[in-house]
Amino acid sequence: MKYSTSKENYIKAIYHLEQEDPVVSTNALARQLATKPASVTDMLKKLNEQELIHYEPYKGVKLTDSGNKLALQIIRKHRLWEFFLVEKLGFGWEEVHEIAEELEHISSKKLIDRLDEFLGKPKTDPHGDPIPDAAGIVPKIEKRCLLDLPIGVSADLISVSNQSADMLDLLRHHQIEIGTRLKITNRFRFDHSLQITVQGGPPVTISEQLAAHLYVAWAKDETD
Amino acid sequence: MKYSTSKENYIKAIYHLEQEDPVVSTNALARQLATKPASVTDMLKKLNEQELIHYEPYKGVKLTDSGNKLALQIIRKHRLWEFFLVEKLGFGWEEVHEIAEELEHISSKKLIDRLDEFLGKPKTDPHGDPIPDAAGIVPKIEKRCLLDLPIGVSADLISVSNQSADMLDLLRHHQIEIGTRLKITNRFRFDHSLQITVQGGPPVTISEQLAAHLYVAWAKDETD
DNA sequence: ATTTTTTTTTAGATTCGCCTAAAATTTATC
DNA sequence: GATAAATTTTAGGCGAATCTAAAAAAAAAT
Ligand SMILES: [Mn+2]
Ligand SMILES: [Mn+2]
Ligand SMILES: [Mn+2]
Ligand SMILES: [Mn+2]
Repeated sequence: MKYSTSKENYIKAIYHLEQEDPVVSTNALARQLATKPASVTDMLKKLNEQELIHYEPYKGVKLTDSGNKLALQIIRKHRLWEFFLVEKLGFGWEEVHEIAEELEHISSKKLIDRLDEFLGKPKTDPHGDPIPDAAGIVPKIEKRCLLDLPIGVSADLISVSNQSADMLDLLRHHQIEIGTRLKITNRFRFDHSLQITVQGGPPVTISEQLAAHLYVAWAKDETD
Repeated sequence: MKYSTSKENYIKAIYHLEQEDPVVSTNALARQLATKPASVTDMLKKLNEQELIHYEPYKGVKLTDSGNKLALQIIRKHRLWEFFLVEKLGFGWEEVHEIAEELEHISSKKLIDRLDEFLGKPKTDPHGDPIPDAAGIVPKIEKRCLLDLPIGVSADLISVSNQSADMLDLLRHHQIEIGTRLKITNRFRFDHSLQITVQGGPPVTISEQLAAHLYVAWAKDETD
């Protein structure tokens, strides 16, 4: 059960795309992996051979159970390494994705379980995404998009669904990070922008695009 | 300046073989890398193109300055990761080589410098081998083979030149590890075996083969 | 100085992951 | 329902890294 870096990247990409749409298209994969559709088709045939995916020409692709298991192992490694890089080595959360993209392919199972232990078995990575455990179980994290937060209700930032340097730069400008308490004080119909308070500070305005990538947790009956 | 894992493994192997013999043969490389001489010749041509080595057909191979620099960077990564695995994750020193063989190819320079910092800038890896610094300077470690230690002189084990599980198993059986104090109490002409004391304990006998792989440090004038 | 042996290189193939260009199929539009 | 557009697959090829078998060169032995 040892797969190439390339195959592992395909499996992980299919896993992520399945979250949006349960059947993944060749083009979507090509876009995600920055490769060409023809190359994707080639690879899908091989992954199908190895029973990591269900694939029929023109019909799109789905992970098999073993494909899913593999995807979760890779994601576990990715997120644990990201946590290590931020918590132990002091990297910024926008720098770690690229490095973890390499580290996630280190094969030793023992390594990753020891690392997990060393890090104190964290539940989420620096971007707030859940870390699957050794058995591949993903901790369920209750979160809703900031866009859906009612006015006047306080909530904590749990995760961000975009990790580009530009996006994280903007967050840093607003002094928002994972764990920061947010409250919507006003909504503007025209552009759907939001006025919010950050950590109880003065109100600031953020765009709908930004808010769409912020996920928060709040108790439903909690008023403040 | 980004090279494939395979090329990096060749460069590192050439570096190590150069320590024995300044001009490295195709066969020696094939043996070291567990590959075929024909494959080595192919690769030597490419490394020569990229000016990592000096290579002329039938004349053997040597690293260029940039090849040497690259080798030291890879060795630095390898040994820092080994240190991390033993000191932070609690691996045994016989388990780490294989994992480090993968980790040494992770490309981020910033990662390795942060790791170095995090580990407290160690001077040697778990096998006692020196760790090159960020500039590629290898700390000089004074050591001599245990075979050359005079009878009755105490010395500390500094490094081992063989890291096979079998060898480390034997060392563990004798309760010898890096830092252990050894003293030769007798030499036997017949098979060149040695009688030694370990950490001042009762005398035990070790073979010439084992002793040849043990390197110790002792002050020349130190009698005990 | 030949001959034999060993080492090294060349020739030709294979697998992997990728590409472009063209063909096939599906989906959308009139 | 025919036609146009988009998606997907096939065909053919390429570079990297490997291999086996054969040829060439160097080293060792007689
Ligand atoms: Mn990756
Ligand atoms: Mn992440
Ligand atoms: Mn390696
Ligand atoms: Mn080592």
